[in-house]
Amino acid sequence: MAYDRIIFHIDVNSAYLAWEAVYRLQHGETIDLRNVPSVVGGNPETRHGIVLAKSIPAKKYKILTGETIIQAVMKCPDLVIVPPRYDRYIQASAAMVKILEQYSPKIQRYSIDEVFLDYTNMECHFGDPVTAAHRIKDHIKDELGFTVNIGISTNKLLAKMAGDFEKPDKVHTLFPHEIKEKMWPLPVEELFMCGSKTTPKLRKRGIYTIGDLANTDVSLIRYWLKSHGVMLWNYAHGREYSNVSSDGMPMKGIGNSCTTPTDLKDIESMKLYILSLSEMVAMRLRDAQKCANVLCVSLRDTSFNNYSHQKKMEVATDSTMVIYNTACQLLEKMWKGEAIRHIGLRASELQSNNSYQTSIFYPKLERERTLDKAVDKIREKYGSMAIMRTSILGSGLPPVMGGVPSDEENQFPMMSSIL
DNA sequence: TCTGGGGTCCTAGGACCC
DNA sequence: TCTGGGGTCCTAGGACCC
Repeated sequence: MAYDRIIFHIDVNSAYLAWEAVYRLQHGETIDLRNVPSVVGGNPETRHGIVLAKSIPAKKYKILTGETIIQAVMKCPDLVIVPPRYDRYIQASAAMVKILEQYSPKIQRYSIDEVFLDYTNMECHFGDPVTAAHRIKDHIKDELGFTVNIGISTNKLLAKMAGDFEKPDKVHTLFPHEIKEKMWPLPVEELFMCGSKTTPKLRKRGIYTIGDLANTDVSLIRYWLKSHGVMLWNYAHGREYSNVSSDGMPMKGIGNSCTTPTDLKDIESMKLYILSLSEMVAMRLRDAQKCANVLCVSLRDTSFNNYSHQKKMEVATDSTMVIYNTACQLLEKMWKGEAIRHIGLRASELQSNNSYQTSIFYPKLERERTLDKAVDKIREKYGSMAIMRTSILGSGLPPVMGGVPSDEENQFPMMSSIL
């Protein structure tokens, strides 16, 4: 059958766990984490204790991604727990992308462990789609040591749904003529974008499978679930038309957040976290050559209520101190006195920083800008701990908080076969 | 019992203007 | 004095993804 587009979805099986296993095998470890009950997860003592990825043997104990380490250990007392090392996963992901680029010029990174590849008009090079997918899958396995699932169809939605069929190390198709047979019998919550809030709303109305959804009058769905429902209904019919876009989505916002090891009960300790987060967010903005117009502070209290306050600033900024001061104002306005377990800072409505015209009117800002640049250079050269504000010094907090791997995490040599 | 971090997009209400 | 809509911007919160 001839289709106008052929799309692959490549998905690493148990990504963090597989990458951790491969790294450890290459560095002299004898047991393969993938062959024992194991998880990649955080430390419960610092309240980061959730399962991020699990091995197939761990899955047999009914351990779930996202549940707490404590729950997981109760299900399997011999569970092996390893902490996440994001710097390694970024390298492994990049190595996989490099291989995929040999099979098509049109690829799109969807996440650290998922990639879309447009195989349209590539049959003359690598054969029919199923043959090519097997070749790609085995290429990755032979060269990098981990397995992937590849889903094949005519659009990204169906390719992604196909990739979620039987795992690991499998190739599946979900072409339009296969929707009724392969997709409609699945529970509706397995449809992409049908999450934990929408599923009970559909079930309440007698919609249990993707087929049930597809065969419900779309005007009813629209009435119940608005535009999100209409999108889901279209997905249930396999309709989705976005392109595999190599240049990706433009960055819309930059944010960092932190669950604190102990509850924060006073505004001064919250401001210390805000300072550390401001350093990170502002540094990332400057690195991306962006300025932000909107700043948003978010809090989570000990009952897991989340709330946020945001502010559109008069002038777009990438200055650490402007961001810090604005965030403090937001914090003071919103905090109602309850204990806080999580605090976040996000910058959005980004614009290019190349028209930075405020210096004439704000000479102080220009000095801040020079200082920010100097600090960035020192941190780039000597690491994030090399320079810190006196208020952070002695607080026990890292001077820059968020997704950057710490120097300690970077002390290991690189994965040779992956570079 | 304990519950991460980084994102995108949508909705709804209020303010303000014409 | 009392009454419209429509459009845009801003803010808060929620839903979903990996």
